[in-house]
Amino acid sequence: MTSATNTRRAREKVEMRQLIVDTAIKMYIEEGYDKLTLRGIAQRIEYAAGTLYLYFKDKHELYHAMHEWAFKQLLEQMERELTPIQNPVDRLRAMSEIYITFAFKNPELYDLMFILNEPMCAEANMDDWPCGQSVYNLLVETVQEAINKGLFKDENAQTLAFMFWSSSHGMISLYLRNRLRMYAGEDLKQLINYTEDMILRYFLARPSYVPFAKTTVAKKSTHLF
Amino acid sequence: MTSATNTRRAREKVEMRQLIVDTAIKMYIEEGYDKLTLRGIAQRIEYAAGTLYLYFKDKHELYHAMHEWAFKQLLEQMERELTPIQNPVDRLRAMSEIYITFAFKNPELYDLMFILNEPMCAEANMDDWPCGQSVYNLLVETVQEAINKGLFKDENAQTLAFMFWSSSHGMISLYLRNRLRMYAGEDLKQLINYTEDMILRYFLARPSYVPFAKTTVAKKSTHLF
DNA sequence: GTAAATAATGAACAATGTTCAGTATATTTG
DNA sequence: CAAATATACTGAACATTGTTCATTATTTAC
Repeated sequence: MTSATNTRRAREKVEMRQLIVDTAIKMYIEEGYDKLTLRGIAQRIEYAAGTLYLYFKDKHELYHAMHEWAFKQLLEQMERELTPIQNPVDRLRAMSEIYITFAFKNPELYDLMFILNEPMCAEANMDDWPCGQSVYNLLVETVQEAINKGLFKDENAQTLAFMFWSSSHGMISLYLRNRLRMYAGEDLKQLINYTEDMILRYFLARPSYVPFAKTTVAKKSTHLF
Repeated sequence: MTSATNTRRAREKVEMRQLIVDTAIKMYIEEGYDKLTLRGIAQRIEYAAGTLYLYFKDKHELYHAMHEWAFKQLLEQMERELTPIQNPVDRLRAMSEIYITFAFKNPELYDLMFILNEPMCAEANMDDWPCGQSVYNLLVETVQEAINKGLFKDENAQTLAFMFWSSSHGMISLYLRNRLRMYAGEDLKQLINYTEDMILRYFLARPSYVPFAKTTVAKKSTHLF
């Protein structure tokens, strides 16, 4: 076998894999989780369903690839929009805003990245999401920079990153999974942004940064749920 | 038809429903989400699979009943353990501790209550989980009491409740869905408890209450993921 | 041009949720 | 008690799903 053919074959394999992932993502967003079937994907790209198994071990592996694809989108957007921002606290706030907006604009992708079990099924997959890692590293590094510059109280960067991330995620995921019906009247995105600010402000060495308007829940509202 | 038979029939219907839910919960905990099948449940109670449809419209409705059952457990535990605690801030901290411990001890039930889509599928089901509502009310009332007694900064009770709840949920659900592998070395339950304290302390009128030991992430640990 | 290697097929399998005509059981009625 | 009626339950069937694999088509190498 010629080496030239080999490299072409490898490239074609990658392209075909990408075609499958792209198609799967498209259908996943359009039709939703329940309607995403291997037969459907195969039909859309005019292949037999069995062919997908030449490129993915099983449906979980496809989900894992979609998962990585989604993280790539978020990572690229963050790198694009965050690089110009010098002040680490401002950058942190912008990260938070991007994260939250991304979740509200792409709820299915957010689900894929942070909630669904499928992409994390195989033990091997659990520790292999480089783009996700990069996003996380971006967060930790920004926090670390803020600490180094004395803008935050001296805390451990990873611990702080954990708090920022998980608080955002908690609000978003409860909302996406329909557990916040009692806040139906609220502008939840606003409330989430406000909460994020509050947590961020808590860690500031001097409470200077107050970028977001506060959202209040109407005090008279009695019938929750 | 006699009225006496009617009431017995109604009772038997409820009992049968309960038997199905109990069995489903048992199998769900033992075998996990993926392995919970209607045929499996039916076989275990020695009925035909179709019989389940005489008691539940579909599998989603069964999930919704299981969901409510799980909330009943949490609610009962909370009512049992919280009633004796007078100080609303102490009670709030205890609530948080119960919530977190419950999640770590019953990860499948937590999933059912706060993450799975199934119990929330029908529009009607979304606003119908009384035990869940009671747990939520317990939280809001406790926060309100703390505010009334001047123990918290003056904030809206529902907004505060939202923050406490969602921050806990964020940490727990990221962990349960395998998104925190980079914190593998950490005692996550401890870290979650610490974070909860931090948030609670933030809202205290005077920072008096410091019940939990702080967990720090080893600063040298470099390879996240 | 033929043989070997690779890619793709499509039929088949087992398992799932769900439906429904038919059967058994329980209850009421005459 | 016996017939008629209402209720409870069955079990076979259906459509879909992920997955496998022997077979076929296509591409590459000699």
